[in-house]
Amino acid sequence: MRIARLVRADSSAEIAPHLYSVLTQLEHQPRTATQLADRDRVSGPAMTRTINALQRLDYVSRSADPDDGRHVIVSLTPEGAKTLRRVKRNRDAWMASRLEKLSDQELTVLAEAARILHKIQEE
Amino acid sequence: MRIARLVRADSSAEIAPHLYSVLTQLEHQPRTATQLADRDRVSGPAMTRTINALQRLDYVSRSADPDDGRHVIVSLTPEGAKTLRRVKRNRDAWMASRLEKLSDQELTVLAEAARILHKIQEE
DNA sequence: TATTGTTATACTCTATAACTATA
DNA sequence: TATAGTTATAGAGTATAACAATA
Repeated sequence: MRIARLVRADSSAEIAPHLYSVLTQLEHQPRTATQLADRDRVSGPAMTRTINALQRLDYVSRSADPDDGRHVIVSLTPEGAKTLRRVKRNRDAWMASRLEKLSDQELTVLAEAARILHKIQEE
Repeated sequence: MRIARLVRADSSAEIAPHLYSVLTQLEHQPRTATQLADRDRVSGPAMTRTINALQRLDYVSRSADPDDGRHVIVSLTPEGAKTLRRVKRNRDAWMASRLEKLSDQELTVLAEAARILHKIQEE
């Protein structure tokens, strides 16, 4: 948890956590406002505000769903995708600069631990 | 980071993160308002509000510093100490219920990983 | 009628600036 | 003068309730 806090503090300088969270949700496909709200465990109005903020930054765009007029489809813009890649790169760089000081054996332990934690998390 | 998020979401039901953070700072000794603000990287006024909230809950108390009249010394009350122990126990319980399903070898890997991450964090 | 999304309203957190008291 | 803490004010996040549009 301490490591998570350090990485978050480091990358929060660029974009607020709740904005970043939505960008990562949109990385591979567009989603509706309700899908985004549910996955972030946030209310509908809160997600409306967050989407507004991201739209003002030109990181996401809204479009209509041809199959269901009630839906608002939120997609990443090229600018949003670029920002997402940059923030991810910063997080990776933080970790990479520390990992390069470790031995191969220590790296193996961390990789194995990540696998175990992944298993724990899925239960 | 996913694990940290899960544990935090779980225990945030009981007490807000910024309140919990101050309680943990006071676990072993009292601190001044500025010390608390600096360690949480938060402004003075924000910390004043947080201390007010904790005081209303009877989790901390303010007292004067005999050596320096400008200081306000913040200490954990018995009620605050009790709450801190309970929240910690909940966090531990969340993790313990998952760890007990792991093999001895997997537990050893996690312990070793914790040691490595601790080393990374101190740099 | 139920669902999706937005607007209205209120609460809580945050910060900076201004103030009081003490060193 | 500088430091510790509080109060004043404003900005940004959250939630619930009420509403419009669509299914």
